Amino acid sequence: MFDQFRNKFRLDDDKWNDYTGCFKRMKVSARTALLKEGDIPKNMFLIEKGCIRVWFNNDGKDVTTQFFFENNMVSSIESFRKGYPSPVTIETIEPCVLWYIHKKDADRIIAEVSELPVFREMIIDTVFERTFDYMKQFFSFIKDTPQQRYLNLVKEKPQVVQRVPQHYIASYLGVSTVHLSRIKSKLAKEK
Amino acid sequence: MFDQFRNKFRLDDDKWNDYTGCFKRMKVSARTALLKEGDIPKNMFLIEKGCIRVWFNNDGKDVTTQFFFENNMVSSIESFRKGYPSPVTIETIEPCVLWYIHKKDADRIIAEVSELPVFREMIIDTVFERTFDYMKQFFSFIKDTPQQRYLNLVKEKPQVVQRVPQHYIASYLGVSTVHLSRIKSKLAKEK
DNA sequence: GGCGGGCAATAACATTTGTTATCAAATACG
DNA sequence: CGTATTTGATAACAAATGTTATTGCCCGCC
Repeated sequence: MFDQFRNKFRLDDDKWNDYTGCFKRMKVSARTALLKEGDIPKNMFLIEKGCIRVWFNNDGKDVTTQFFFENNMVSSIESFRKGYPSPVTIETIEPCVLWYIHKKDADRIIAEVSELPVFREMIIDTVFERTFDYMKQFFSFIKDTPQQRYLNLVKEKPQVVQRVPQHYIASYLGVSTVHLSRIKSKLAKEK
Repeated sequence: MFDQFRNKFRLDDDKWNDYTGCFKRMKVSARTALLKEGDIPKNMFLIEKGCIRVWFNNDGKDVTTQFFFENNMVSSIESFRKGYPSPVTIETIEPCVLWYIHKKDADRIIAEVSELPVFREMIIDTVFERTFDYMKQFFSFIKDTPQQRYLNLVKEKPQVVQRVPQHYIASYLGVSTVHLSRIKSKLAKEK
C-alpha cells in the first residue's frame, strides 16, 4: 500500500518502517461516519479500496463538498492540524478498506521530517494545493452554470459520475436532484 | 507601519531592520491594477491607506472575490509562492498608499526564518487560515441565500458595505446589481 | 456652476431553479 | 426468488434570480 509513496521520500529503512508502521488497516461498511461534524479529528485515513464523501449539515439537508477514492488521503485537514471541531462529516459511500494513523503519530512524523527543508517545502506545498483546490471549486461555483459544473465533473472526475449516487452529486453541484435529472436529460437530447 | 508586527516576532534589531528594509512605499490612484490576471506575481503588498479588491474575468464580466483594507497583506498567494500565472487581478478601489516587497526578498526571508520551528509553525498556520477562509466563503455560498450572505457581510465586514461601490459587492455576493438592490429594499421595508 | 458619466433604484418580463408528488427501474438482502 | 428500499425520471407549479430598460441622483471635472 505504501510502496507507491516510497520513491517520493529519501528516508532510510528504519525511519520508513517506523513511519509506515504507524498506519493500521481496517474494514468498514458503506455509510459509516469516520468523523462526525463537530468532533475533534483523531485520525487521518488512506483509502485502499472504496470511496468516501465529505459533507456538512445545512438545516437538515446534507451538502456534499468532496469525494475521495483509492489512494487518496482523507482528513478534515485544518481541524486535524489545530485540534478544532470538524466543520464536516467524513463518511464512506461504499464498503471500504482503509489505513489510518493517529494524530499523535502524524504530529510526531511531521515535526521530525520538517526539520529537513525538502519536507518542509513539501508540507507547505501540500497545504497550498489544498487551498488552490478550494479556490478552484469556489470559482467554478461562481462562474459556471450547474450544467457546466456537471460537464466539468464528468470530464475531470469521471469516477464520481460512475460510482457515486446521484443525489450526492446533485448536492455537490449545488442543485436539487430534480434539476440534475433535467440537466442530464437535456444533455442526452442535445447529443 | 511595521511596529504593529514588531512584538509578534522575536528577531534581533539587525534582522528586523534587514527585513523591514525590503519594503518600499508607493502611492497609486484608484482603479489601478497591481497584478493582472495571467501575470506572474513579482510583489506582495501591505496596505497603509486605501482599499483593494481581487477579481477575475468571467466572460467579460468581472467577479470580485475578496476585499482588503488598511494593514492587510495582499497577494495572489498560491501563485506568488509557486511562480504560477495569477488566476486573479488585484486592483485598487480607492487611491492607496502601499508598501511592497519583491518576491526574491520575500523568498529569502521565508527561507531564513523557517529554520526556526516557531516561524515554520506560523507560516503553515497562515496558509491554513487562508485555506479555512476559502472554505468558509465557499460553504457560505452553498448554504446561505444571497440575502443571508449580504447580512453576514454587513455584520462581519461593515467596511465593505461602507466603502465599496455596490456593483462590486453584488459580484462578490454572486448576484446581479438589480437583485442586490431588491435585497436591500426588502430589508429596509422589513425594518 | 453646468455637464457627462458612473451609480443605484425600480419595473416588467424572461429564465432558471426549487418543491412536491408520482411512477418506474434498479438494487439489496433475507 | 420476492419484497422492501433506494434511486432516478418526469410533470406541474412556485419561488428566486437574471436581463433589459428607464429614471434620477450624485460627484468629479472643466
